[in-house]
Amino acid sequence: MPELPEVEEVRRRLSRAMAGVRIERVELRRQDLRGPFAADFASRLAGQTVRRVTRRAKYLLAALSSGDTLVMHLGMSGSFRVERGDETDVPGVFHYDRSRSTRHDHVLFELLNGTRVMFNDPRRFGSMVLVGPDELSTHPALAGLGPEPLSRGFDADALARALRGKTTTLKAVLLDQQVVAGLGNIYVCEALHRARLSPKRRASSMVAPGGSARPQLVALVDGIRAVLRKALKCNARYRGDDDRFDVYDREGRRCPRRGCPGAIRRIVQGGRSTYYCPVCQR
DNA sequence: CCGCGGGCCTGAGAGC
DNA sequence: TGCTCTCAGGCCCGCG
Repeated sequence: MPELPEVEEVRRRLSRAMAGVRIERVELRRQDLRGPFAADFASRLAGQTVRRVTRRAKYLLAALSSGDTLVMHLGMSGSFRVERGDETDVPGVFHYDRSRSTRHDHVLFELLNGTRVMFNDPRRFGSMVLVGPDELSTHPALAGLGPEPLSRGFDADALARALRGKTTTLKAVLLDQQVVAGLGNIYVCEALHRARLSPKRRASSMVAPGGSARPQLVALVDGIRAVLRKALKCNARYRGDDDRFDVYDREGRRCPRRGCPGAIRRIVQGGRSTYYCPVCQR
């Protein structure tokens, strides 16, 4: 499920559960997610206090008292479950809700305050790696990531520099995490619809011959920001509500833009579904 | 260097 | 009911 807004929501929950708390022990119930765990993964985490939980692109970063950072990715189907154990008659001993499916529970964090945090990931596209202080900035997963779309560093000029000379489509460049970090298939579709730009359009066509941003690039930046902000708000309020998208997974429905007579179409680009309105997106 | 297709996994849903 | 097929919100690799 996770693109930037959903990962950010997970970050908040994780932070509430883990920030300032010591990890008592870590249990690997499987030895592999996207790759195998390092042999000392669990032992290096035990006894560390989580300083803070931040996000970069779709990665979650837990900074630890040791100076290490736990870098986590949810892949397509990863999620965390936070269980606060109810204290039993015996002080310090807790029991937990066992009613949920635990089939794909892979990593368990037991915190000193009795809270358990479980990483569950059916498809196992997720990943977890412990990174030392010196390697963090050069770590392949994080090095080369583009600007955060909601930060100052992301504007029409920055985007113009990234798109200049690119022969691919707008859809493809916006999915490229080096161009802008955190968008996925859904929010790229949504942002392009909002900016009234065709996903099939050539990326370089957004840049004027001199290299400056065309006005539509400003609209694209605004569109990206708007759909992300809206999603961040929705996640916090409803969460799990369907119907929150204008075009994604709405093939055949009417274009929601006021006065637009178009219908949403689905095409395949780079092996993935794109949804857009061929009438108002050019 | 770049863009594309395939692979990694499992589960849900559609259609027969 | 049960089989088969397609598709899924991410990322990495190898090929041309």
